[in-house]
Amino acid sequence: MSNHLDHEAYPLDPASAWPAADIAASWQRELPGVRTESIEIVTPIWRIAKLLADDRRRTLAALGIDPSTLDLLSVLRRSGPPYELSTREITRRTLVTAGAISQRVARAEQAGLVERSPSAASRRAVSVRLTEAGHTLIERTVRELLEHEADLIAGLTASDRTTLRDLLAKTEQLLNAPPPPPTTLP
Amino acid sequence: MSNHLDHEAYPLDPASAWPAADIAASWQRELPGVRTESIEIVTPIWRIAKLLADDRRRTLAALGIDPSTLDLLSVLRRSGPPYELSTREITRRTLVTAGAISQRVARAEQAGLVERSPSAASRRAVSVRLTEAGHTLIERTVRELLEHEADLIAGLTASDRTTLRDLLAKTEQLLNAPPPPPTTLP
DNA sequence: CGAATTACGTTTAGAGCTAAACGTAGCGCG
DNA sequence: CGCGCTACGTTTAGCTCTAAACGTAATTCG
Repeated sequence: MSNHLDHEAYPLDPASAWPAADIAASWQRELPGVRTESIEIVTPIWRIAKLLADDRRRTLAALGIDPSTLDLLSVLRRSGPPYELSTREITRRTLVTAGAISQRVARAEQAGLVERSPSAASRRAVSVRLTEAGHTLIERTVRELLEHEADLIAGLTASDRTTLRDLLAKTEQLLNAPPPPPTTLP
Repeated sequence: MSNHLDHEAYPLDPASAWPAADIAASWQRELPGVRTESIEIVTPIWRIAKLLADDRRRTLAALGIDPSTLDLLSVLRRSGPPYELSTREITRRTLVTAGAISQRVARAEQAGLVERSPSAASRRAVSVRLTEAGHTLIERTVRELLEHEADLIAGLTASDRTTLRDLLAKTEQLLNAPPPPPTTLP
């Protein structure tokens, strides 16, 4: 049934088999005295981000759209009528560079999901607007995606979710703040 | 000093200016009744992951090493003497594919930081070992990196950190578990 | 033993991103 | 006015990743 001898002593599972706590312990062993407290925050954040990204990619593949296109259409859709924003506006509301947005818009335009036109406000700005096809697609997928992701985290209790939400918000704010001077004050 | 008219009504800051709560509210407005509770978990996780990744890239650039190389050398270093693992072992302890590890090892070997040799145990396996240069480099950088990242999250209270650590561990476990059947039970 | 299966590592093609260079447009100020 | 600065969007080169194909080695089983 399976090739036992090719397996070693630890489980086959991916990184989950090495809890962040073990990594911190390893560094304590190898570099005694080093401050390892960040590991148990940073490592799970990255792992969870990857798990969520992978899951979303799979889910969206089944729905016929890729994550970067969804990201673009979503920003436009949830901005409300007339479902139109400038490239720069989109960049600001997204986690990628202006160049990446330019490419995303070009792809989505190719696929007939958005239209580009010179902005009314300023001649250097470009307005990106959802087409009918784009509107239909995002409508069909976002609802399903949100339901799916709500199920994903349904294993957390309501109180866990609230606490986690607040701590994540606090952490995000902290990291966005100007670099805190840890030892600059006398 | 600054070109006021080029600025619009909202702050210049990146995504942080659109709290996840606002995004959830937008979807509630646009798609009434949809379950948006995942947004305030998923969105900050991705933002924080990106903030941490960007910060790490900057920090490591100053130390003369890139994140993917650090990742490789770290796994080897914290495995303890003789600082040697098979490619497959490294893949298991990392978040990337075997192909990516193969490329990382090739790059690090080029730079003289690791050595590849046929494994003693099995002729198809390949053993990757830290060189002196690799050992020196990782020793010099990890300590500094961990101190820096500990400072980064120092704005959280000890109790916040503990709570966050536990909730992240729980969430990671949850997402790694086999897909929970939300509505399969009658 | 011999065939099929499984594991390991590498290679390749292709995707998507970033950083930087670029061209153009609008504005401020001497 | 006209110079310089800043903003906007696009393009390009280069990087690193993934997914898939591949070649080889070890193992299982008829």
